[in-house]
Amino acid sequence: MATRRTGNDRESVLIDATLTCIAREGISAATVRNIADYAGVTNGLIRFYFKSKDGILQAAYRRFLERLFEAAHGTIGGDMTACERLERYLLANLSPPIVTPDSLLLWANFLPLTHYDDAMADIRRHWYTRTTLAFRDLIHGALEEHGHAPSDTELRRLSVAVNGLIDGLWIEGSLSTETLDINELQTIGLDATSRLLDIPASHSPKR
Amino acid sequence: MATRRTGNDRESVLIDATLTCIAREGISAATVRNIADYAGVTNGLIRFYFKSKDGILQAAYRRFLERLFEAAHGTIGGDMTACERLERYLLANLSPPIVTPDSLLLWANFLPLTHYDDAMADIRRHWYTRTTLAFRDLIHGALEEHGHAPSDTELRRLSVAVNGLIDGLWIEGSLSTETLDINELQTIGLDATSRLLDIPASHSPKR
DNA sequence: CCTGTTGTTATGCGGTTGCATAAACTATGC
DNA sequence: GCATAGTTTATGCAACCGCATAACAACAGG
Repeated sequence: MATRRTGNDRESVLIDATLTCIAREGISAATVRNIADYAGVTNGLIRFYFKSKDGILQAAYRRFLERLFEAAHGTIGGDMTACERLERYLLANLSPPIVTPDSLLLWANFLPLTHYDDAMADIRRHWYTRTTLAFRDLIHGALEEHGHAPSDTELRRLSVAVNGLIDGLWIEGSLSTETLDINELQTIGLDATSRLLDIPASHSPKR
Repeated sequence: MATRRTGNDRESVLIDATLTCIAREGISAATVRNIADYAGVTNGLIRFYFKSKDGILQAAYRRFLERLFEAAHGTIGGDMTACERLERYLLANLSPPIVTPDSLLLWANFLPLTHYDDAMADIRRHWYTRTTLAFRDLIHGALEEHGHAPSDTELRRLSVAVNGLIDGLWIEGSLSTETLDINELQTIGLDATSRLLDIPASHSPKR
C-alpha cells in the first residue's frame, strides 16, 4: 500500500510513471493498470486525478515536451552573448537528457498519436511553434553579433537547416549510444553549425 | 470474396496492407483482422502466408526500409559524376515518397518495436549500416572530385553531419507539409550540404 | 474525540479484441 | 477429374481494458 500523499504530488508521480512506462514498454503497454503499477499505486487512483486515460496521456505528453524545452533553454542565461547562448543551446540539445534512447523512444511513441487525436496534435503544435520561434531568435542574435543581417527568408532557411541538423544528430546520437560518443556528436554539431551560419566556432576560432 | 491469386502475389498485397494500416491507424491498430480488411481478404489467410503476426510485421518493416533505400539509391545511375550522384541522392531524400507524412509515421511506429523485439532490431541494424556505408561513399566521392582528401575521422564526421541534416530536414518536411514546400526544402538541403562539405552547389556555382 | 473530506484500495462489470486453429470450400494445373 | 494450393468461415478462448463504485484509511479542524 502506498503511503498517503498530499497535494498534487501524486499526480506528478503518475505522470512520470506514464512516461517511464511508455519509454520502457511502448505506448500500447500504457494501460491504466500498468501505469498504476509503475507508480506503485492501484488503478483506481488514476481516475481520481485524471478524468480519463486520454487525460493522463495528454498530461504526460505535455510534460515530456516541456522537459525537452526546458532542458535546452534552461541552460541559457540572460547575461550571455548571443553566440554563447546559441552554443549553450546546441550543446544542450546534443547531450543527455535530450540525447538518450528514452527521449527518442518517447518522441516516437507519442508522434503517431498526434495524427489521430486532435488534443495531442494541439500539444505538439504548441511546443513546436514555441521551440521554432525561440530557436530562430537565437540564430538571429548570433548572426547579428557577427555583422550578418539576414533577410527574413534567409533567416528562416538557416533556422530550418540548423534546426534540422540538430534534430538529425539527436536521432543519430540517441540511436547509437554505443558507437557514437557524446563529445564527438557535440563537436560535429558545433562545427557544422558554424559552417552553416558562416560564423567562427568559439574554441577553434578560425578553421 | 477476393479473387484467387497465384504465387506470392497475395503475400505482397498483405505486406502493403500492413503498411497502409500502420500509416493510417498506428501500430496498435495493426491487428490480424484489420490488416486482412485492408488487404480485402479474411483473417485466416494471413496465417497461410506468415507463420505469425510477428512474421508479417517483420516483413512489412523490411519492405518499408528497403523501399526507403531504393527510393534514394534507385535514382543514382552509374554514369554520373560523384557530385551528381550525391545531389541526386540528396534530392531524392528531400522529396516524396521519402518526405511524406506516411513515411515518417511508419518510421515512428516501427522504431519502438526495435527496442523490444530482437528480430526487428536486427532488421533496423541491417538497413542502418547499409545506408550509412553507401552514404559515406557518396560523400567521399564528391569530396575527392573537388580535390579534398579527408582523413577517416573527417569523412566520418562529415557523413554524420550531412546525414543528420538530411534526416532532420526529412522530419521537418514530413511534419509540416503545409507550411514548408518541397522546393524550398530541397534548396535548403543542397545549399547546406555544399557549405558543410565546402564544395560549390551545382546550379549556383559560387555563392 | 468525533466527523467530514480527501486520498487510496478492492472489486466488478461489460465489452472488445486478439491470435490462432481447424475444417470446409474453390479454383486451377496436370 | 484428381490433387493441391489458395481462401473463407466459424470458432475457441483468453487476456485484458477502461471505467465505475463502494468500502476503507488517514488526516485536519472543531
